[in-house]
Amino acid sequence: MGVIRKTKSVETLLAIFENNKDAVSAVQLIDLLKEKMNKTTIYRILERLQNDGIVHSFMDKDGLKWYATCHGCSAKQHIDIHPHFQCQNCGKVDCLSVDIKIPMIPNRQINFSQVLLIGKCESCL
Amino acid sequence: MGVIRKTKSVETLLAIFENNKDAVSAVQLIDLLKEKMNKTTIYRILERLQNDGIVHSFMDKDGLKWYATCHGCSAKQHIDIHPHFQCQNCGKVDCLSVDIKIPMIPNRQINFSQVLLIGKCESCL
DNA sequence: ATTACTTTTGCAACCAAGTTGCATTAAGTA
DNA sequence: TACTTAATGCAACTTGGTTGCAAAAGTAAT
Repeated sequence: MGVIRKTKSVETLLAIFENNKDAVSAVQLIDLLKEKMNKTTIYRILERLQNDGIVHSFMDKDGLKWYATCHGCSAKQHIDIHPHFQCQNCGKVDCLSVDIKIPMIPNRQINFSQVLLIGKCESCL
Repeated sequence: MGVIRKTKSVETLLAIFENNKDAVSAVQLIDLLKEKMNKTTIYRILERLQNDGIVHSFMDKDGLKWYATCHGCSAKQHIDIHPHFQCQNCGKVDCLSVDIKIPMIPNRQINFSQVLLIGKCESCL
């Protein structure tokens, strides 16, 4: 497990997550930062941030990867599990701070869950 | 909206879904049927079956597309919404017949949801 | 059956997201 | 300053899925 060095690229990405309550997709980041860093670098930094409990990732309705800031997570474990919402009109995704009850499933061990609610956001209604 | 013709390829796919309670991924189908039909054909038939309410599709934890038989759906609407379970060890996915309560979210219109529970299946425990 | 019409299929080429290998560069440390 | 190791850029690659188009196969009427 490599140590995370505070490189310019890492700072740049951290700044984006700090100023952003919504989730951000890898594709958006690659486009946003295409002048500043390579897409490989972006993917690799995101992976490190995730391993360190700083961000979490999830898949959207189209199978694209999104990232958002974690709250209360660490390298040891991700405890900040919550549903995400995606607007089927504009594609925007955000984290929802509601609690979803995951039922017990017989004969299976549930470790975590991905809940994606799909609909229309406020500005697309 | 084209009529679905009962071609050999369609029959083959329908037979697979009939004999299969679990979900099947597009990749699995392509591999399974690689001697019998083209992958383009598989994707197109799956799309038609979905439009007709015969199967439903969803994304797994890695962003791959999975399909499973619908119950009580039609071309008009998909009412068979339920969570799915994926084993993080063997990758198998199945449909769960439990009801998950989706909370009201202020200022948003929720149209449907994708719930994926991730853990270990019976044979991988 | 034959014809005419429309859907379906195969193929090849393509696209986009994400990954890998490797040489180079930049952090952290003594 | 020099050393060690992590981080980066680049190009090439992998993979899941899509598109355009000509050829083949369903379907229904004659």
